Amino acid sequence: MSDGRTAQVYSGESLLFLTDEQLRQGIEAMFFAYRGFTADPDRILLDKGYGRAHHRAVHFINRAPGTTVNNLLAILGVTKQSLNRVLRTLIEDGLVESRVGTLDKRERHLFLTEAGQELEAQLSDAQRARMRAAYREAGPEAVAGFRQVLEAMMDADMRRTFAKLRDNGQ
Amino acid sequence: MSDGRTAQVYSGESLLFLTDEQLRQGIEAMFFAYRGFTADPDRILLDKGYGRAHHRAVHFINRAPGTTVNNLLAILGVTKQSLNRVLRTLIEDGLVESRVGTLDKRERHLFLTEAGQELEAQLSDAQRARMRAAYREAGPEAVAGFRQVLEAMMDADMRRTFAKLRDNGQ
DNA sequence: CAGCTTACGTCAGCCTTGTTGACATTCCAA
DNA sequence: TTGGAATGTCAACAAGGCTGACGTAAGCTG
Repeated sequence: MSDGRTAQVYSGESLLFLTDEQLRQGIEAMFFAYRGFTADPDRILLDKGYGRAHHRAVHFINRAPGTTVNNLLAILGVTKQSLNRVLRTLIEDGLVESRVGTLDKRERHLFLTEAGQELEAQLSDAQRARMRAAYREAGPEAVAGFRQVLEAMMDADMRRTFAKLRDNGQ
Repeated sequence: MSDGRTAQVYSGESLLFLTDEQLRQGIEAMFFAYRGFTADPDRILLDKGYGRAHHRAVHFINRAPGTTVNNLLAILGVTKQSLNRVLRTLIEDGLVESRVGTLDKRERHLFLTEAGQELEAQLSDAQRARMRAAYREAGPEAVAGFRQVLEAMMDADMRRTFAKLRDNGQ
């Protein structure tokens, strides 16, 4: 595959020639953009003694309040031991509340406390601010394309998870 | 900022209303897409006993053969100790060659050996295949937008680095 | 009811990859 | 010749992944 330097792709009305060089630029763009994407929350987390793993947990608990540990596990794609370590500190620090399920008492339902919601808002605001600036700079058509390519880059099961969260939110 | 649920943004010809919900969907799309983005190389690296850090080093050495350690440091944004550990194993394993500089003998210039180029090609092929599929699915206009938003998401210094690599390549 | 499965937590240990700090070497340049 | 820059290396540590094993409580099923 690395022998063929270009791939011809028909899409919509126009022919798209994708050279390895163009694809590599896309790859590098993802790499650098992801750094920017995480930079602002990372700074905030650092002086609170948390890491990216805490951010992810807080984000998705906020996104789907009352979610179970198992569900969160599936979304984050890590082991329960990994998640538990993070979750334990968040609960100890009073940012997350874990309630035993009423229907199924084996399950723990996770909620952000007020303090947890505050942290989430702080992280979220920073990340959204960068996102908003990027969206503004690139323009509405670019944003639509951005979303399309990202979704097409996901594995099938991630796409389902993403869609579920999206439809859940609105 | 988290009180205001929408931000009005004028861009080009049309008004773009960016709700927090829309921005959050973009954030989650980045999260899930990045997982997909790294999944294929990660699998290949795993059974060779390497990690993502090795991939990054190999990628950028291939991209700019003869680059110095300091230059690579700037691109990757890690400490020299971190990079050195990775570089050492790659050199020991005969994937990377480190040549003392002729002009400035303090500098080490890094090159991929044949074996290094083979690994790079393998990783690159996998990552490009996913990229190509995503580009094809989303279409050419989407790709342009994708690239624009990603670039707008980078920090200023990353944008310079990215542009330099891009212009270097072509 | 007995027994299997599920959900969750936890302990122990390992790996990668990031960090800081300290120090040696080499070598260019003022 | 001396200071500073580029590089490498040692040590120690932390976050956050992982596996494996085990325990408990609860639900399900024959």
